[in-house]
Amino acid sequence: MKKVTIKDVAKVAGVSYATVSRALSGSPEIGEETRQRIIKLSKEMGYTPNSVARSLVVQSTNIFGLVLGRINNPFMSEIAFYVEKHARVRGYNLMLCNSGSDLDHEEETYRLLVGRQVDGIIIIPSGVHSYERIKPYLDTTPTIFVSENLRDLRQSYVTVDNYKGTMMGMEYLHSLGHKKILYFGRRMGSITHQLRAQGYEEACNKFGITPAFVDSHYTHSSIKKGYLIAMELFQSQGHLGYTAIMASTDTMALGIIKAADEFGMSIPEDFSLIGFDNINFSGLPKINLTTIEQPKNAMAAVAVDMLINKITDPAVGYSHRIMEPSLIVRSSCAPV
Amino acid sequence: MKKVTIKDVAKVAGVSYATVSRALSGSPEIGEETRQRIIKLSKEMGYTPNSVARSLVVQSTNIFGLVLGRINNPFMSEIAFYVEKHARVRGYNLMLCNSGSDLDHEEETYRLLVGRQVDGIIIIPSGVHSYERIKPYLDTTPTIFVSENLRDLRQSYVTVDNYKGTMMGMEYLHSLGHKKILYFGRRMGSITHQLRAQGYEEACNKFGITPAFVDSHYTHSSIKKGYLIAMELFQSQGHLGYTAIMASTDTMALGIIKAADEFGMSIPEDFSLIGFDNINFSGLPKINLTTIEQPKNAMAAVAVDMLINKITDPAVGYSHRIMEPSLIVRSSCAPV
DNA sequence: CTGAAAGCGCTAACAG
DNA sequence: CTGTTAGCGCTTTCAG
Repeated sequence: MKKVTIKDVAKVAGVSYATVSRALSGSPEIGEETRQRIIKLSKEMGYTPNSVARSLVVQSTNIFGLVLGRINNPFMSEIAFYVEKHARVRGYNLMLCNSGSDLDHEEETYRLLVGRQVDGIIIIPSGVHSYERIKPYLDTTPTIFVSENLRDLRQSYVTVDNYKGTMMGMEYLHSLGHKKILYFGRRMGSITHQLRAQGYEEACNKFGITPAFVDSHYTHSSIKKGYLIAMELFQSQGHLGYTAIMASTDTMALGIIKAADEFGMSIPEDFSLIGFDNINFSGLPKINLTTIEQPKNAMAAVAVDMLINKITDPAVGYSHRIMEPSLIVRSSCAPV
Repeated sequence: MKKVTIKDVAKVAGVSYATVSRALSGSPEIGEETRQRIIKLSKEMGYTPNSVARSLVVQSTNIFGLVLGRINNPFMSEIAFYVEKHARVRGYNLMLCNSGSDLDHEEETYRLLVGRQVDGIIIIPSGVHSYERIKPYLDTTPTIFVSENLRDLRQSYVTVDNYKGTMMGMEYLHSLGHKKILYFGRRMGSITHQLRAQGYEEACNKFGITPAFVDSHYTHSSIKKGYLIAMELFQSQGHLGYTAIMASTDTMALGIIKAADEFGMSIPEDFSLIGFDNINFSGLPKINLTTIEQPKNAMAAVAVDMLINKITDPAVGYSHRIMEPSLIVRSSCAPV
């Protein structure tokens, strides 16, 4: 597994290895003929630049760290896909780390990434407390938070208007005549999730609806968690005292659908359901989940942009970008 | 963004920086008191080891490259999740690259990774031709192929027994009395897919069924592609002349479900459907896709194992590991 | 047990 | 236009 280095090609080219470096890096201070000769030669010799050596001297790796809960969560994997896409065209590669939505794990992972000298980090934090844990390293590596709303924290983040999102959902439900609406899967450890709950609550006030919550004590969403919580809910009541459910995420909603199915309840006949995120699978037939869309591609683009700005100009300050959600009407909601 | 180096802590500790290195790396040849003092100090000073510098001297990065089609494809994101998990406990981080199932892109990506000096690469190749493209770099970086069956190629790979998989599906369909079964989404550029088609064909011979194929000219599977092809199929015929469809992947099957839905056909009433992969969403209620499971976690574990073996002992040779598929019976199939 | 020094592969002044 | 040289931050002989 011996690799050919710049010195090797310098030797056979009969030039100093600085010359080879110049030829390959496209430096202007070199003769065209020598350049061509060296480029050709290095190709023949199978030379591949060693970017770790390069990184050491230029003090930049052109790598972004991406830390998120779990890459197999559809929301996260879509964000990851777009982040990779945008990062790549800007010349950056991605180091992927799953935090498992666990604070210790997340912190360790983060530290690892700064040790690896990544030029910047994009993180979908597991919750509010992520910030406190990561704080010590924050001035060592430019970081952009995605999805979690950090309120007025002096850190750059991009998120969707979660409050408005659930508000939109509620308006839609209200327009359909619903008066008994349950918020499903409220999570305390995340401001994003609190905002979703608040949007719901505010809408309740506005429409004279009594707010009702089913909380999730898990640190992340998944079909399974949603299913578990929904089963408990359905079992405890015997019947559902609501005409509609607003779920905190699409995956949770998928879990609800599964539980409802087992209980022989149909959607939207027995109750209307609305999700949040608009993951790919929500658009499946039979599922057809009405939901609030987060502009994932745009969010990823913004995050990459912000990060690169921060890297090129560390004095750029911070910015908060709250993107516009939109209602995707499918067929999981019906008039009462 | 100034980072504290080993020299900085050496200076304030009043020792040579070699000593600091020893203290931190857990070398035995150092006094316990000095070690503790230095560890404490380096913590206080907020020292983080620079792993790119370390990599340069130890000639190893502890990074694996992971190249796959698209991380937002559920099959791939699950593999990625497990690969990350297993790699991490072994001390490796992951560099994630989407190839977009495009050969040029894939090759470029691959070269990039070897330039980054990753210790090894795990690749879900976009097809048979991936090998030829990657070949030149193969003896430079240990590589494991995942999912694609490379037959008797002298390269390590782990895949599922695709032939047996579709065979199992066919046996099941046959036991249900089906005699007119269509294979949907055959792809020529991939041996894995050819094997699936062969398993189907062989089963047809065995059961006296006339094989029929609908080919996919796309380089990858997705709900959308499946939907497009299915729409074309349904439209052209007016009616489906088969009692069952065997889809090449679950995402393709999902596309079929969508198209069927639009055409007012129900599954399994109008035709039975069986997928391949067993992605998460196939288990959703309403979807309930009967499918062939690939043991994704185990495959990832094996891939990581193989790779580490190859890294620690380059003379280890190569190995082919063909995992056992299993039939997951849900409710998309019914007796004729 | 600890320090000095070489060097990993490359870039970037600085000379010429 | 090209060569020489000094590091980037760290590990690892080799002395002491």
